[in-house]
Amino acid sequence: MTITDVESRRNKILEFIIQTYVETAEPVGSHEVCRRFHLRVSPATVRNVMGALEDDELLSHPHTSAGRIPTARGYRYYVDLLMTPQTLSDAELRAMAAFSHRAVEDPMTLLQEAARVLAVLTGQTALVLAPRLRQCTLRRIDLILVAPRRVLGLILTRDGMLQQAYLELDDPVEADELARLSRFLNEQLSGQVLCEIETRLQQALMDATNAFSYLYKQAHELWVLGGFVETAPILFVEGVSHLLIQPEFRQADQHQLLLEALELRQPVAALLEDTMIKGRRRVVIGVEHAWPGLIRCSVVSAPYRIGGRLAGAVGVLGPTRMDYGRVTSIVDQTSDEISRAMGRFLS
Amino acid sequence: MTITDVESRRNKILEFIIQTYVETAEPVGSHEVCRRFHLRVSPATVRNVMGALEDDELLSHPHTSAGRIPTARGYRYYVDLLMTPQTLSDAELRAMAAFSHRAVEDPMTLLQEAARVLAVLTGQTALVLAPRLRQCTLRRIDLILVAPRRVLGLILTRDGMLQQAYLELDDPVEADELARLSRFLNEQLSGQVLCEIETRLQQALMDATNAFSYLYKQAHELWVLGGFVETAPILFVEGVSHLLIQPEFRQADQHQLLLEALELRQPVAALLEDTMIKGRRRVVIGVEHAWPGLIRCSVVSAPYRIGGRLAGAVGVLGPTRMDYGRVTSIVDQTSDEISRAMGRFLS
DNA sequence: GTTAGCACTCATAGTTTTCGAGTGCTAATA
DNA sequence: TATTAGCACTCGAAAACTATGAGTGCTAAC
Repeated sequence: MTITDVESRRNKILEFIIQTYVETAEPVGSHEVCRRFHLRVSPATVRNVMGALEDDELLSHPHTSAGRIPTARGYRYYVDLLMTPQTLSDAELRAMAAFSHRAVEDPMTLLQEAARVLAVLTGQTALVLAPRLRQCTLRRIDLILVAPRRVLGLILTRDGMLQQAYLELDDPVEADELARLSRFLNEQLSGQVLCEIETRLQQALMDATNAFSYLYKQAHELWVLGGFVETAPILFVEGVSHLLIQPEFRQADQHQLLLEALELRQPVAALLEDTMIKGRRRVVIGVEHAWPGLIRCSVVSAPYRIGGRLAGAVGVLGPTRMDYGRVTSIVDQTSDEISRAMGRFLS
Repeated sequence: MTITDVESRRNKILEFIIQTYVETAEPVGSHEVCRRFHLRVSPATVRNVMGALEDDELLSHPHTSAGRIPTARGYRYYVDLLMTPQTLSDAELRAMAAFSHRAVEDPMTLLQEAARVLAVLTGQTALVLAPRLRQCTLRRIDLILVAPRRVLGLILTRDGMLQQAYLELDDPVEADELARLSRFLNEQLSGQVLCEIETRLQQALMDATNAFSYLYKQAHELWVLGGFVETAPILFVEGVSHLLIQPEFRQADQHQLLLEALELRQPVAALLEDTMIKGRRRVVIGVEHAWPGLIRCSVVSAPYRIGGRLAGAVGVLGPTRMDYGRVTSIVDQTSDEISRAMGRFLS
């Protein structure tokens, strides 16, 4: 038997153990491999292979008299080298396409709906990170006089994000002065990326001739007051109940840290933002997580685009014992679907 | 000993049992009542009283050799007749006042922040129902031409709620035609309650002279297309992790139904909306809930007002074994704080 | 290189035992 | 009549113990 044959059998056995464990959540023994997997070898041979896989830290032993379970390293190997994304059924594809038709009204509802569908289809917890406002391009800004010294600022971005902020002014302002300022802001700022606007205004203020410097000063003050750039990330989380009934989360003490990570939002949002920046689908497995509450979990995440720009990310959070092949396909598909659907709000 | 004395001792003992059980989550025995509660009677006497309370179904027996625990009826009696709302410490009051100062930018962030503070202060799950859009009064409507046949409709209400909808038109529309329509809509509709607008437009369309009927027709079509009235309730939920570490939710199978109720949102939103309509704080205990997933829980909820109008509600969800005195005070206080803070966005 | 055979391990489930907190009842007491 | 001490009784929880058997690693034979 050649080296490649041995290698190939080793991989097949690893793959089968992972698939069986994903299905049953029970350690997999050598007998079971032989019984359900029609490889023409005996349990003893399988045991030898398993021993080798354990030496390579791809499998582990809960205790002497139990079968094997995959290690994080084992899942990593499987995801990177063995797994084939599962082809999705027509019904599933249709379910995914449907959310974008249902929720036509606005981008946020669409993203939330996407998260719902993703949670149902995977049976896991779905995550969707909305586009960060600060990276969006300004389309239009409205200033509405609410009271003599109170202004409502409305920001609309090219990709349809909407943000409001109430501004408390030191001095009263006239309606037409505000209208002038509003026109000025729109002329100067529309088409610019939100997080660059402050420095641009500051720069412009310094460069400006006297005639304009007052307007720039006002504009800069208003902009800073609005704090449009410091908004917290918006993260939709759906299907947490699915996660907690998994056998690995039976003990309630496991829940605490995990739910905290989801409630704080920051840990998960940071993960998805990383995926967005990397610009490609990725799988983070167990101990690879930066946040301690997530070490028993894996996250499959992929970025989505709006008009070609990397805008946000979508993900699935589940136990490390997860059907990566299936989840990967669904996440990819959802990401495409969101990219397509969000284009509708673009202008 | 007069009847009132007996009655009063009975109430005191019930009150003490409930308070102790809330604290320890363990059935309370007659000895413990005597030891920690300096009533000058013997355990035997307390046992007699406990027997009577059990006959009245205010207490129950998990098994023969255990102490007593309150029934839902017992909690109800306690909440209605015995409980005194707890006075809050200065630090707590300050924490509550703080959220409204921190989150000045917009109403939604404020409500979410309120939920966070409420979750931390009570150590339970906090709920905040945002004002239902359909009951808000229109302040301003903007129509923005995004593409020849696509319009972005922006709705701003008197109490600062913002809603967007992308409208797909059958025929292309000119920018100035849209501007005219927008002016018309603002003139006709601002100051009206959103859910009444459709019928008003329909009525106006029928009454209108020919000169106006075209505008009304367009307005009506646009309004229906936007679907501003059919938006789902917005519910902020914070602190779910607190709930699941309670001893009564140790078994993971209890979680499932409960989390589902929170994820569906509708069951909880309906509860809070009821509270809003009733217009006063109320406590719903265990089996009194309409939704089966909530029968092991209680909800203390209170409405809040914006400019005097009942607008939404705030609540705390916890196990029936909950410190009602404390939670009640905090919910009342939060409701006041929200009422005050939301006024800031009013115009 | 593969496999049958076998002794060994050890978590799980089931059983039994013990323990003690708490009760309800009865009879004595104030 | 209300209260209380005394006491037998109950029954869940925890501990101790005992199979059971799935699964292993090793060795020797094929």
